[in-house]
Amino acid sequence: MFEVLVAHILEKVALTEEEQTVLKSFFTPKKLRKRQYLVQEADICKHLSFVTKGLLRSYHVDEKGEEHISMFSLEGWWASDMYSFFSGEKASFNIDAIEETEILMISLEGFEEMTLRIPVMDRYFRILFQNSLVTKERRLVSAITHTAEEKYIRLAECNPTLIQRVPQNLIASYIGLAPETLSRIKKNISSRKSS
Amino acid sequence: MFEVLVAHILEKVALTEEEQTVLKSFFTPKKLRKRQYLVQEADICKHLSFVTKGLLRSYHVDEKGEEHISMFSLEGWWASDMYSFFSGEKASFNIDAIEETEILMISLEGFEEMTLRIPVMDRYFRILFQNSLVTKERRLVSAITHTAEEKYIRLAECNPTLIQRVPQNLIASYIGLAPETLSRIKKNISSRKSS
DNA sequence: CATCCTGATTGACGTAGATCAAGTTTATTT
DNA sequence: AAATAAACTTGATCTACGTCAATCAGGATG
Repeated sequence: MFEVLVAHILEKVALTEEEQTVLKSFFTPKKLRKRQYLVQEADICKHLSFVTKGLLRSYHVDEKGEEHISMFSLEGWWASDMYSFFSGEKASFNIDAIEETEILMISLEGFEEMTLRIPVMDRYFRILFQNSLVTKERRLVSAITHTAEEKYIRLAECNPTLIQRVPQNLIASYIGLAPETLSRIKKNISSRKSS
Repeated sequence: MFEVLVAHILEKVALTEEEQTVLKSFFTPKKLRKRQYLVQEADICKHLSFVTKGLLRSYHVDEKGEEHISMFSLEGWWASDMYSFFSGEKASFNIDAIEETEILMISLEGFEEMTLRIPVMDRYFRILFQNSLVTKERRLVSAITHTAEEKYIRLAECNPTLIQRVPQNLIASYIGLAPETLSRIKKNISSRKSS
């Protein structure tokens, strides 16, 4: 489990053997079965979690009770309601497992102590957040400028794994479409291909 | 100029007097007049810029030639095509000045040297990016879940300064609406108020 | 003072995608 | 293997918002 985490961090910054050991000490492993919640809206999100295996979804429920998925976290990604985690306020997202999932969790106190004891971790997270920001920016542009079909095609190109592993209705929710619409879009695409 | 920058950083991390001096040495000031470009699509975005005065917009032009504003940068905010800046690839955003604007610019080499010489700057940017990520996440949720009217109302509540300083058609572009639609929405809102 | 130019408003009309509803297929659970 | 639930498809209809086009108001600019 821990190797996945360490390997992921080593891609961005260097850590001594000792730092690696210290780092690991801040994390606790946890297993989630399918459909199990990691964070529930209105709880406080006490942990930042690194996915070593499986797949999580973060989603928000609007006033009408509709779910809107804001992100998927595959192996090698982090998951958390960042606002809740860093501020200590109530979470506005739910996070649950789409597949059987294994994670490594760190608490806020742990996080803070970790960045003090291993300062390059600030750099690691600076780079991580910086990259996420670029990705999120792209999604925002896509959400506003592209048609439903374009959004789906882009996602399928950039993230083929997701399309394979995630049920179609969740993909629809992720790109902001009604499931029926996505179904029709896929039909169109494939009928166009075969002609 | 520099005081605005230093003050802004000191809100998040501590800097010694010496570090402050070193920090300043990495930045060069620049003035932009109204409508002047800071970054043009297809150029490489060579700088990360901190706005000390004025107002910038970052926008993306789609295949049909439509502009989509992705962010405004007021005093105290940063502006850049982050992807282009950090990767050295061509920019996909344009950035220009809505008002007369003064900025402080740092190059990528400067940025890298700065984080090595003043390691807490990694922490500063970690926190900055972390907060931006939360904000961007919120916008994404809003873009997908809210109606046109809700989007406008939220923006007006969270960011009244923007509404005052930015022409309405640019606000429309920012929330992903046709200018006509925003005009009608405002009319509805005010007619409802007066009834 | 006249003329641009940029931005805002209003109306008529079109369309992408949502919603509702029914039926079918595919997974889980027992 | 039966039972139940979740996921996907298809059709009919509705609506929020976009598009096009004309008009209007207020600053700049000559």
